[in-house]
Order: sequence, then C-alpha cells, then structure tokens
Amino acid sequence: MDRRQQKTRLAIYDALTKLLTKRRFEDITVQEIIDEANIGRSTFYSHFETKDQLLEEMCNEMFSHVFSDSLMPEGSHDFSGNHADIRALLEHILWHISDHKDNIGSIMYGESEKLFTRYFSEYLEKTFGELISHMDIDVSEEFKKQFVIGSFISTVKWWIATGLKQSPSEIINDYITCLLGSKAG
Amino acid sequence: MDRRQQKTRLAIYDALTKLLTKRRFEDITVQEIIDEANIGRSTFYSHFETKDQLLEEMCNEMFSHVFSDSLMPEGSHDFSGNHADIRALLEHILWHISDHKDNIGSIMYGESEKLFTRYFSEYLEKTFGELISHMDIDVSEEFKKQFVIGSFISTVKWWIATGLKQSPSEIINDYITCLLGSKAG
DNA sequence: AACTTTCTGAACATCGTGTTCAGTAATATG
DNA sequence: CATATTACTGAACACGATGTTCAGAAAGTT
Repeated sequence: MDRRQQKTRLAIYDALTKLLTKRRFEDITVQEIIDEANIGRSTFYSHFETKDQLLEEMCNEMFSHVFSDSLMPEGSHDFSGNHADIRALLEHILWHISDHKDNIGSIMYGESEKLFTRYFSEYLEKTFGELISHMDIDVSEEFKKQFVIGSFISTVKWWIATGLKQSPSEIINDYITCLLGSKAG
Repeated sequence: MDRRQQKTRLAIYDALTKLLTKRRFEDITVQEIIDEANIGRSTFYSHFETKDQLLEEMCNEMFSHVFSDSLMPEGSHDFSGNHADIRALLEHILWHISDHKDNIGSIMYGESEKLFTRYFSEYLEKTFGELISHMDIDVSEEFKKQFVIGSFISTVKWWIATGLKQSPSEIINDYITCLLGSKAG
C-alpha cells in the first residue's frame, strides 16, 4: 500500500482519537477531524464515505485488539470448576479496555454507544459460549445468553462511566458472584 | 390553557408517534413532524426548542405512565418471601411497555436508546430499592444496584428487540430465576 | 366589539455534508 | 532518471436540515 495512504489513514485515526478525549463523537465535525489531521477535505472523503464509517472501522479495530488473544482455541479452557479460566479471560478483556479508556469512554458516552454495544455483544457471544452451557438454570439457552452478556456489558459500561474506580479483578469477582448467586459458592 | 395550544401539542405528539412506527427517531425530520401534524413551522418552534426536547418530554410522559401505579407507598410490599410482590410489580411494568410497544421500540432501536435507558434507570432505582437490600450477596450495594438494574434493562431491551415473543410473566420468571440463581430456590 | 393570544408560512441566515475537478506532489516502475 | 501512476489539495458547489423572524390572519377571551 502506498505510504501516503498509510500516513493519511493514521493521521485521521489519531485526529479522531485526540478529539474524542475532548468531545463526544456526534459533536465532532468532519471538518474538525480534517483540520486536526491536517489533510484536505477531499482526501478524507476518499478514505471514508462518512464519519460513521470511520467510527465503525475504529471500533472494529479496537475490539479485535481487545479480544485478539482472549479467544484461544476451543477446549483449552476449563469452565466447569472454580471458573478460574473464565475469570482470567474476562479480567484480561477489562485490562485491554482500561488501556483504551479515553476512546471507549467518549464513544460510550455519546449516542454512538449503540455501536460499542453491538460490537461488544458480538465478540462476547463467542467468549461466553461455554460458560453459558455450564450454567444449570431452568431458563432457555437464549435467555441465559442475553442475561449473561447483557449484565456483563452493563457492568462494564457502569465501570467505565463511574471512572474505572475498581480494578478489573474486583469487577470480575463481583460480576461472577452476582451472576452465580451467593449460595452457589 | 388555550384550546389552540392543546390542539397543537396533541397534533405534534400524535404526528411523532405515527412517524415513529415507520422510522427511527433520528431519521425523522422536523419538517416531517410539522407536515404530519399539519401545523406551521414557527408553531412547532414556539412549542419546542428542538426535536430532542420533544422526545425528552414524550419519554418523560411515557415513563411516568408506565411507573405511575407501580410505586405504591413504601412498606406496602413484601420483598422477603417468595418475591410475589416484586414479581407482580415488574410484570405490571412490562405490560405497560407492551402497550407502548411501537413507540418504545422505535425509540430504543435508534440512537435515542440512550434517553430511554436513562429514564428507565432512574425510575427503576426507586422500584428496586427494597429488592436489592434483601439480597445477601457479598458485593457492595452500589455494585448490586447496577447489576440488578442493568440486567433488568438489558433483558427488557432484548425482549422488545426480539419482538415481545414471551409474555411479561415468562420474562419476569426467567429474570428472577437468573438473578437469584438456580440454587436459591 | 375590542383585545389578546396563537397560528401561519415565506423568507432568511447558518451550518454541516458530501461531490467535483483541475492542479500539484509523492511514489512506484522500468 | 524519466515517465506513468496514484494520492493529496482546496476552492467551489449543490443540497438538506435547523432554527429565527415578522407581519398578517385566525381563533379565543372578556
């Protein structure tokens, strides 16, 4: 790929990242991104059709990093015993998120939260598969799945919204405690 | 209040309600609302500063209806035993929601989901107060609260998004089952 | 009937979006 | 190094939505 393209693309990403630390996504203007990235107007539009497409691609990249090494080959986890594996896995995801905190925080705060939720949900579905099948609760698989994923995402949102005051391991502990119920220990 | 004002306001509400059955909120134009309501442009703006303010007021009204009779005087509920009271209360809320299904569905589907979540969360905080204090789980009150409310809202969102295929009582049963854990029966 | 309030709608200023295009600069290729 | 290719530039433009203004018409009130 042409070096110029790489440079431009990076400049746009960096510009948006920087602007996201100050302003919510939907309050950021394409012109602002262009100015911050120091590129020409038509250059931006030759890379991305719209501002939303840019966000879409950024989110995609971000989540693929966050989840990249947490989806190890199937069968390599032990979800049946004391849940040590799933704990480590979820904790790992939270560490990644706290690295991207400024970005994710700004994205989540605005209306683009929806996009965040969608991606998060998609990736979690793969991650939680085994955990869910090991829960012996008398509700449909579908319901179990939405409950586990939904409560996890809302927990993470809450964690970010209140400023990451707890450590990832504290959050995961509390989450699993609530999920499995106090009497399950 | 002048009859003309009432008429206008109602026309605007009805117009938005009708448009929401076809299109997401953020894809609806002020001009469309004006045309559908059959009023003059400046009339709209003399009633509402922006389209968002209109949505805000509509949501407010909707939720105050949904929760109106579910917040009975304190102490009149029994949340300790078999949870019959809280079950009835939550079920009641879901029935209201299914009445407003077209509206709520469209609002939730779009980016304005955020507003929905905020209102829902505020109202639920009052409703869930007692239930939470009766859960003996070893996590902070704050965490318990966010977990209970967050998982409930995500469950309701899922319920609406998948087309209200279960009855309110089924949803509440499954929700409480998951929340308290299978081993708590 | 006189007075007050609301509604009307065209005209306007403003802003953001996305496109176009001729000119310029960087890069790849032989 | 010369040439062809590809990418960047930025002003100009068309478009669409927002929100304001204001003088006149219509409806409501007393």
